[in-house]
Amino acid sequence: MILMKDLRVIFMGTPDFSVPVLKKLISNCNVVLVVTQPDKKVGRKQEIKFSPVKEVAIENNIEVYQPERIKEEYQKVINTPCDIIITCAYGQIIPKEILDFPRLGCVNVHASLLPKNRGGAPIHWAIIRGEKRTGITIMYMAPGMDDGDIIKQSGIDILDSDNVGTLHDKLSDLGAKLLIETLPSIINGTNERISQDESEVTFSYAIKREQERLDFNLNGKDIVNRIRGLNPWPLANILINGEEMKVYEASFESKNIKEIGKVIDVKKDSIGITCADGVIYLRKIKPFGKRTMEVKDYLNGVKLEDIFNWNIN
RNA sequence: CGCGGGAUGGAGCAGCUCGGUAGCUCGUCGGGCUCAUAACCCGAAGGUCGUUGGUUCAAAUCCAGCUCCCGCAA
Repeated sequence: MILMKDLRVIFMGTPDFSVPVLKKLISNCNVVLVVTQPDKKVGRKQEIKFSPVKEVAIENNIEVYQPERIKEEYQKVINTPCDIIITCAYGQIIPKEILDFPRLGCVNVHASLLPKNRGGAPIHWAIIRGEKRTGITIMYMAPGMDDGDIIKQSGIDILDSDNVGTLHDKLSDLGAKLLIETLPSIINGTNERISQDESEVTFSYAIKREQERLDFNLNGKDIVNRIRGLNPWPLANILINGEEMKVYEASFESKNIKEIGKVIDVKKDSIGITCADGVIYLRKIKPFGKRTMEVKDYLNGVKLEDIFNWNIN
């Protein structure tokens, strides 16, 4: 058995969520290689942007590998001696050749209590679906989508005040902490290994563009959850007179309503739109071509009658 | 050169087409009313109109360049 600090780790991850996990690994183990998604051209100027994980790797002088398709370009990985591969939100399906490579296996940090919310957007969907609890799963990787055996789990409550941003940060830190706590048992082989209950499986695939448009035919509670579950990224939106408006925050009041998807109430700091079982009050928005602003501020610059004449979606 | 929106007191906007005293809704400060107020009334402060240059008697407004912010597409 080897000490944790001597453990040779290949880390595979990409976004901000993976960063705390990588940082913990760097300070506790010997990270020999970081695999992350290729640099992307981003924005209006086609600027090259490194993944957050790559930034951290560079700061720590760790070699970075960025294959376009890991499914075919896995040779580099299996030619790098290591004891274990840790993955966390890497962004590509990892081929069997890699899964079979490390002595201690491939271990994934997933942002849900599996078998719930398998897939790429578990935090978003946990909130959108109004789930009350979620967490982190440390698991062995298998060829399927997040269907490997569970090593360790840790749950947290989803608060009404949570959105994707706050929950993301909590889970990201929890994931890093739980992984480091679990690692010793994986090294010495005393960890648990529990197969997933297939009857309990739910999926949380990446958010599609059309799923960002708010549907006022839904119940108010679901609409508010949808807004929370898309904030701060990629953000819910509605179409106002043909122009897209992002919605950051809204609240709901149960009421009897006649017609759905109409502005029926404008208060000092909110705009009320009817939905299936009441009124959704928009509180923080980003009008087309403008900055993000409180509805209170938005109302200072528009005519009331124009709001009531909104043609929505 | 991918497409488009924007920059005007602390905030959100109008004014620009047809150059000629800087406007609206708020906020702030002071005063008043009120049992009280986030409500109402009166008053005040606060802007070289993103930047550089050009046209003009005169530019927020017209012309050219530049900077920054934002959405889409990637």
